[in-house]
Amino acid sequence: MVSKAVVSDIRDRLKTRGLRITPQRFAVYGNLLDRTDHPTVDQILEAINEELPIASKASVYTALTVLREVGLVREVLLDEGVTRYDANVQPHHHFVCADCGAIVDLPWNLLGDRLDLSQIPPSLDVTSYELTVRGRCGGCE
Amino acid sequence: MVSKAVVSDIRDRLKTRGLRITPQRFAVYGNLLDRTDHPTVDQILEAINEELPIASKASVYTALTVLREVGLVREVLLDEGVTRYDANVQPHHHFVCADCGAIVDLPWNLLGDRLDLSQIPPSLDVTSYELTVRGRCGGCE
DNA sequence: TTAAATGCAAACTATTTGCACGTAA
DNA sequence: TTACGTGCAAATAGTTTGCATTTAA
Repeated sequence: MVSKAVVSDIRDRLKTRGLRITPQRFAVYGNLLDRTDHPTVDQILEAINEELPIASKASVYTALTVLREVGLVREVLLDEGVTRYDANVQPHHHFVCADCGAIVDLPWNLLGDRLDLSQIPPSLDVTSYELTVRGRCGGCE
Repeated sequence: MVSKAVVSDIRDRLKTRGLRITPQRFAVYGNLLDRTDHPTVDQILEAINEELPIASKASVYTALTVLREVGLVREVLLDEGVTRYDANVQPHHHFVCADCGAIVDLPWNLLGDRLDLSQIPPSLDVTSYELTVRGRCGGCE
């Protein structure tokens, strides 16, 4: 695992942001970089403890909190009462399968320049926006 | 209260969908129709019990569940770990204030049908989509 | 060496559920 | 009359927190 970004790359990203490189943080961030399925805390915990127990649930929570604070990770809240995490911090949209709950990243240019911001009340100061597309994924038809 | 939709109108909507008209259901749906701020369960509870206690929290939960099942109400999940409710079931987008958490409905034609679906993988069967716009609202600048 | 991070368990918050009682139709 | 709804309290699920112990730098 941890194939997408090299070990030293992950270490650099953490260090650059003033974070200590602990095995737990490394495992959490490495795992997130390695997958695109927007896992929950439990899924991350299961993945990184698969071979040998390395982190507690509380540590995964705090690692994710800190990673989010420094901008390496973002939360994805869709439906259900679970928070999902994503190491893709570039702007993008999401597709959510109504059946299995799978989440798929969609390209940012899906929207292009089609947004007509003039229709938003001027009293609202817009800083970002993103699309949530719902439907059924390939495996659920 | 319950000014937007007339009392008999609310009764009809509930009856049409096979729902018994209980004071609790009536109050919950009437309150939701009367506001556009996407309240939480606690806010609805507080509002309908303001003058005289009429419903328990559990009843508000079950009323909302049933109202959602028959399509009179929808859930709005943004951030924070709270579910908000909306009696506006027409397609529309949302603005969320990053400071105070206020939610404002945005018109559907902000985006309309101008989504470039060709960029979505054909294996994904799209049934709906909506935009979440973030920023700062008038009161929070 | 030491400030920062971990692990555990307890605390919290939001929501769901089981069941006896009440009530709309 | 009776199937459906309510209220309460207990149960769950997700997340946060306090604190003693460990550890990265």
